[in-house]
Amino acid sequence: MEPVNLKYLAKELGLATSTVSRALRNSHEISDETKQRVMAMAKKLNYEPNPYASSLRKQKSKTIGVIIPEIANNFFILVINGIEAIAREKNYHVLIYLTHEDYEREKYIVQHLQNGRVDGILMSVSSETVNVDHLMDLQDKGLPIVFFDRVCESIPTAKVTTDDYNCGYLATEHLIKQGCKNVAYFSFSRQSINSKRMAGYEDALKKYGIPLKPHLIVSGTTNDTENYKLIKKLLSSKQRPDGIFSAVEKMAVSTYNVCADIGLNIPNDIKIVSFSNLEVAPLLHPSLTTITQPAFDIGKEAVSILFKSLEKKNYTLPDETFILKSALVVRDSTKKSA
Amino acid sequence: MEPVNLKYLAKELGLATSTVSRALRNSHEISDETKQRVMAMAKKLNYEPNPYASSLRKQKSKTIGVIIPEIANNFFILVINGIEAIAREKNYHVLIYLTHEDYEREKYIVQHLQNGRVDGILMSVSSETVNVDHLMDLQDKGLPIVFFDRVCESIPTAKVTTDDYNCGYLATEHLIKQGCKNVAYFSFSRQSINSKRMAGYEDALKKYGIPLKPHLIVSGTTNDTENYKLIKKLLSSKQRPDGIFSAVEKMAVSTYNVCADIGLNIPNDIKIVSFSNLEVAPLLHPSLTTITQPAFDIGKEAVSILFKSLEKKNYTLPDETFILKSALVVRDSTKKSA
DNA sequence: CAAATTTGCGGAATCGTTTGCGTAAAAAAA
DNA sequence: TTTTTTTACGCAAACGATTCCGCAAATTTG
Repeated sequence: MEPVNLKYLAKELGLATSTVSRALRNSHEISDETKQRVMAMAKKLNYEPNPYASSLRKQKSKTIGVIIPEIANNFFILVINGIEAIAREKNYHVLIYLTHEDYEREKYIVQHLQNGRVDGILMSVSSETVNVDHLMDLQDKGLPIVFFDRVCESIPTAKVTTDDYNCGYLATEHLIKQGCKNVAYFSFSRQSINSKRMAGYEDALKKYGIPLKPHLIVSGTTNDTENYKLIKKLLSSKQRPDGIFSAVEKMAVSTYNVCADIGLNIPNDIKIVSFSNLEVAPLLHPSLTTITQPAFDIGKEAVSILFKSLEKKNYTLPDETFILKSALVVRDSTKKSA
Repeated sequence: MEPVNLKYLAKELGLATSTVSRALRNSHEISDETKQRVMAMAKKLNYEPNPYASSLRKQKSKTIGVIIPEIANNFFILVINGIEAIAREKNYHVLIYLTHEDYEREKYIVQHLQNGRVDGILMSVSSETVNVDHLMDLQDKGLPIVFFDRVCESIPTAKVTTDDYNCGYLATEHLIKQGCKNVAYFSFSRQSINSKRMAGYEDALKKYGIPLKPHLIVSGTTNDTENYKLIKKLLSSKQRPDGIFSAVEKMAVSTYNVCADIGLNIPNDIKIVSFSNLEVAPLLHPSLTTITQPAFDIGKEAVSILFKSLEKKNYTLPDETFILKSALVVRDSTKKSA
């Protein structure tokens, strides 16, 4: 079976491939009559241009790469939805890569994206990432990249985040105002990524004259079972906190499980507020007080910024951080004890 | 800045591009010594082969396309995770396309994937899809496709589903045994996709001598607000059901919201069981009885079947349905009233 | 030692599209 | 009417990697 490509179309029409190509791209150099003929034939033969030939020739892939730590996470899902909404409008394709919070995997992916497969990258770095040489390489190759949420301060490019410091402060303050004396901080890593949330936490404690207790700072992993154990150990101890500020949704869910299992009542025995985009947060038992990020908008914003770089030539992304506001949504998990 | 491609490598090494190409692919035609030299230089210059040139020449993209209705859905997320796990092992790339349950969008996507961009497709059809001509076209072009969950019976290819009929029966029977007399059925469309779940529902009713009441069959959409209104209307009416079997997670969540708002107690006033992969189902108030699909395994199974077709030549996918078992997990939302 | 084979590599075509350049014919300007 | 410009199209060279041939030199075989 003969493939339907430009050459074949041209032969059928008695034209040169260049003419057919131009006709399909609606070039002004081609007469309307010829355009009509070409379009008709293309439709009749169900012609679809080969994207790889086109990409090779034009040195453009019309594809953006999205690199995220994990996909089983409502925040990232909503971000992807935002990205997809814009990408679809612009007729761009979206390649998704998961690092699984693994630095080596991240390096591998980034390394193999420096070959023109994508025109630009949207990325939230893994919690393990400290060395950023692999990201520097991207910059050097001129591949535009926009970070979101988990950004890399040291790379001079556009970043989209929320007001993490402020939210960390507010969340902690909220717990204190609800009567907590021992507020714990849960997150993945102590790296730069969440450092702002933690800074807000620390400053709120300081403001209210509460000493920071290192044993109340818990760093989890991607492994739910391990997190469960870590949290269980803390909440079973004598020095257990009476309030938890979780910078990651996963840890809050694990905390709910632990509390159910060891018989701690939320919010009477312990209160909790978490960064989360869980849709069913209001339906949990008890409903979860959250810091909710505008995830969909973060995705749209990040990809829109990236498109500026893709559409204008000789435009380099500004080394600037765009901040969208998150919201503290108070629910029952931080209700004052009776 | 000169691009690092085969030609450049060849020039640096004083070899022909063909030799360099072969050396990098570890061809037996090249001496070990030359291979070493080439590899070393490639590493030194950080050479990355251009995927589009390679794809064009080899007529292979090492990419699979995943077409799903939506991504904000725990089931599809887990499926994607399963797909990614295998794709990563095989060094394949994953392009994700969302139909948003829109038939026209689905047609558009499928149409534009017939050009070699992907080597194979994994797909769960939109709830709107009735005409399957666009999928037939794929078959004709020889592009392998594997359906999962929402399958297209009429297309002769491999399909991966769960035991939908059986689960529909079990869920309905469970509600009846818990004391329900008026069991409603919630889903998206009445199309083939969920027809098996509904068939199980109908047969269970019949078995227990309960007449089927059309007003208890509710077809929702992707619009949560509309679903909320639909459900609210039903649950506020005189003829409201005392049990709900929801074939889609979204509708169950909306039902929880409705019940909270109009003051219906689950499970005393109304019981509910839903197809769902919600991780926090046990933490809801009350905890939700679910039919949980082995989503991750469905993804792995579907992509594994697809790979058989990608790796063996002249192998056409069997017109066969692979069935994985779902599990009914009983929780409080269907607890017998006191 | 001559003939046959293997080894190791280079030349050039190829995948399908795009695009710079060239050029007849038609149209406009002189 | 002649000259200039515009219109509409064809030719061929890219883009970068792969692979079919071809061919010396090295090796093995008879």
